[in-house]
Amino acid sequence: MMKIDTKELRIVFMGTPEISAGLLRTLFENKFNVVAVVAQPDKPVGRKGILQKVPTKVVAEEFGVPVYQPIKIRKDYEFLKEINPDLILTFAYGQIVPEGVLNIPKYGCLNFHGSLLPKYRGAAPIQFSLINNESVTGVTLMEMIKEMDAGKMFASKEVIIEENDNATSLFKKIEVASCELLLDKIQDYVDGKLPGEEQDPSKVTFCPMIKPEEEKINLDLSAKEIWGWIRGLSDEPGAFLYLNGLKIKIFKAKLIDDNSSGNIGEIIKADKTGFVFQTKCGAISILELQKEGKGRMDYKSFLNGNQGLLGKKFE
RNA sequence: CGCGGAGUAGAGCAGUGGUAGCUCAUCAGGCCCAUAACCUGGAGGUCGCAGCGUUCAAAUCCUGCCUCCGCAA
Repeated sequence: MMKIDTKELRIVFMGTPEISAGLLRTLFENKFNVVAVVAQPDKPVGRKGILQKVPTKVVAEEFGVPVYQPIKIRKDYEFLKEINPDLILTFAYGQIVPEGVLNIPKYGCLNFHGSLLPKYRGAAPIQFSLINNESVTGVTLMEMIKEMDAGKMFASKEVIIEENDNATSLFKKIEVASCELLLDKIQDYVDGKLPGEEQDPSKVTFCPMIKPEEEKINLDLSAKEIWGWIRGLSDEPGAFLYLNGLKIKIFKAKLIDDNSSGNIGEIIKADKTGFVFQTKCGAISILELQKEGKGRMDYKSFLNGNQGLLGKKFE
């Protein structure tokens, strides 16, 4: 079998958000022959609803590669046949890729998934690894098949989750890991050196998309579980509680993992040594937060401008 | 014209017509075995920008603009 250099292959990249744009940039900078980029349509962003280019589009334009943004790839993928790619790479594209696309490229379709499969199949693996207080996660290079995130695994790379990681920092780590995984393994894949491993069905877990109502912290959970949610939703979109009827987003917190219990949600400390509220089991020390209409600030600043909170309750 | 909140000292806030204040941080000094404690003193603001708007008098009222934030999409 003749050896093929991956850099000669016609590659189509499918992906949308920031993390995906990082991988795309790595492809360009390492002289891969990316012939087209497929991304979600541009969406109105922010209060003013200004249409903003998706991150992968920005990178693609920087390198002069055409961008396709079908509203429904399920029905609209004829253009891919004309492009005639040898290989399709996807990372957080945002739509289910139809079978018709999977059969187009000679070397198949590979997906980067932000977890160590078979754990955390689905939409928000990075957030959920934090929400569930995992200590290790990673990125998996896998074959795309009809069923979502269910294909053979060719390679993966571990990422250690540290105590002070949140979604933003973990996304960054996964992005770096996925770039390394790409450079380390893609040639082996093309050479047929990676046999691929089927996912063990008994170990499969799923993570759904995070719904807006889940951004409200559930006070029935333990301090540790709440801490997971705070980290998993920080910095965007932010987990929140209500205090005096106002929404308070909590961006950064510390876990006080003792067995204390008391009135759930009650503020048990509010001075310069800490801003702590009680949960069902254990307590949470808030470090950075934001009140409706105000900017994000550290707890000392917040308490400075909001006094007499001791004994009040989060809801 | 989607709805709403906010811009005052480095930070967080109060002040709705009459001398710009409070808390924290900071600086100097003091006390103490010691301190994230306490006491004394100091520095630091053309009150988001503009209208040379209204007024004897504007942070405060009026008009326009800019920026930030919550919601909705």
